[in-house]
Amino acid sequence: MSQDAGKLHRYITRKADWSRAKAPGCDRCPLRNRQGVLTHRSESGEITPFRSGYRRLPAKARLFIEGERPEEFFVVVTGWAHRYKLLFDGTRQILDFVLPGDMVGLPVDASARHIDHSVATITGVTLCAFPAQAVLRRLHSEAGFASRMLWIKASAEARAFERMTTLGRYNSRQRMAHLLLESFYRLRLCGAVSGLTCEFPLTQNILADALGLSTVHVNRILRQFREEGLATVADHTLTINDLAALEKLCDFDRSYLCETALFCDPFPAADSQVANQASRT
Amino acid sequence: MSQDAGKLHRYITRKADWSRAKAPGCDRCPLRNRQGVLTHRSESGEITPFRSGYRRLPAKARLFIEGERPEEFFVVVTGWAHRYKLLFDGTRQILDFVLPGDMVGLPVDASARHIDHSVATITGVTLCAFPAQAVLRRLHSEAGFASRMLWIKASAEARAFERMTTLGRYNSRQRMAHLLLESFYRLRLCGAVSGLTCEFPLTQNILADALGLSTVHVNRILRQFREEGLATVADHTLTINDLAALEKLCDFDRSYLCETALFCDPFPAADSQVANQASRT
DNA sequence: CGGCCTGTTGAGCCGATTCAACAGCCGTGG
DNA sequence: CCACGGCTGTTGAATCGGCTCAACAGGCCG
Repeated sequence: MSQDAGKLHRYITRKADWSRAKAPGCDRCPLRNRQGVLTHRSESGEITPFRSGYRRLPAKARLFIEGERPEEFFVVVTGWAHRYKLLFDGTRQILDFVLPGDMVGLPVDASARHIDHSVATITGVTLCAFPAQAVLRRLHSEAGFASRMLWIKASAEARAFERMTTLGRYNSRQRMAHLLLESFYRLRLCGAVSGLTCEFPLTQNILADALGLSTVHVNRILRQFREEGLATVADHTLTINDLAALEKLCDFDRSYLCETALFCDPFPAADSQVANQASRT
Repeated sequence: MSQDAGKLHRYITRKADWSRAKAPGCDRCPLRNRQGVLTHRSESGEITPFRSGYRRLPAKARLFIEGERPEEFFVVVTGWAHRYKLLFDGTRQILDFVLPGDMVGLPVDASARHIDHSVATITGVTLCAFPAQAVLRRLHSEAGFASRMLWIKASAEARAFERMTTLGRYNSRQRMAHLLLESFYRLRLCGAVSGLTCEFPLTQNILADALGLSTVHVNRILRQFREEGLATVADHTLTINDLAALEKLCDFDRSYLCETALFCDPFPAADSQVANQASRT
């Protein structure tokens, strides 16, 4: 909606210049060896790359604004982004973090074709782009493609339910523990974790807006965690100091993260395996 | 998971007896004339009803428990249910309310085939049942079916994002206003609203668990709303007394509810219309 | 009849907020 | 080049929204 464009997106400080970058072949995609990846092979027999190329965005740049009708659909190849909503008083609620392998730009419904939340980068980001119309068309013509997207959505919904639960019923320490663990395990699926340490570009302000807390309180909780030897967030790095204690604190069960799905095209053979696995039952 | 079965589902007081009921033909389905309904026609040419029949459940009966692998997939025809998670300390977070036309029982992922949350009835419920395996199989063979399910999931995700936002950033009055309005507009799509009044079977305890509040506080807010002439919840009935004021209170924008989708089979002709509309771009 | 669920109201408390001040860092512009 | 403003992180003090505990009334069901 156009009125949303008037909303103050104070967190976006850079212009999106959408610089184009040369994309490697899908067989050399950095995401290819990622655990949990589901790949896509065209059922209609095309070999021509479906994608329209790579895009590069700087940190704190706009990807989509709530109500927009995206022209392109993206898979994040490197970097962090976040989905969020801005309220009328300017506060922000972060809905989800977008990590390598996640997709952005699928509309809420096929006819209106707008998205219901905004997306902006946190770090610099490399994207694999696909024409939105071709994606929509393929959704309605290829069952394997549509059902894979369905499972991706279902796993995103599971994450949303988990977050809703922590927002509604957990205290601030439990919420923080849950978010740190979720991020850590998701990054591990990306192969971006070494031991119990990983890159962690989230500021305390961002953490606060994801957890429904104030920045000041996030600061105090992180200090507590540091002093108690639970976890350390400093210098854009997260270190889990006591995994068992953190998991116990928030009753963490990572089974809801089992499925991470990636959309990548074309990959011969992978598709039929997935289909077989599903219908074998 | 089996350990979840041990969790105390204190809110379930009735045994599920799953009494079977005679189902009318889909052409006489009470949901048929509902606004926003998307219907399903088999692409493989079968005319035999896909569904396995009607089921009836009493109030406060279990539908699914977190971790279970459903044998059947349901569309609610009449009555209210709720999706929820139980925490280790026995508290409950309600994730969503299930109204006529909504579906339950789709697993989080195709291979594990378990669902990530529990579902229980609130009122007595009539369900239209489908064999789970047939649904999964059809998802992987019919693009129209899979993509329709995708849009249903996408609209459910939009509702989840909206709820996350209110849980994270709204105060108790705004959350209550938002939930009342969302329920009201969803019921209106079901045709279950007359004027500014509708059936509303949610107890204060249920409202509290949906909004992340205490029952005591819900009581006080409802009293405030009554005294201020905003809305009245009493005798299982919701009356919106001042729609504009309520919407202003929580900055309500119902555009995220535009899409309500129903799965019903077989309905000749309806399917191709949907497909055309989508690919017309 | 008694027990349980639902709704209701009061009193006191605590977790998290708001407001405020300050230090370090970085990019920008004079 | 340095000065400045803005962002990030940090800490203290005061406030308040919503919670817990507690008590009680009405209705329904066994």
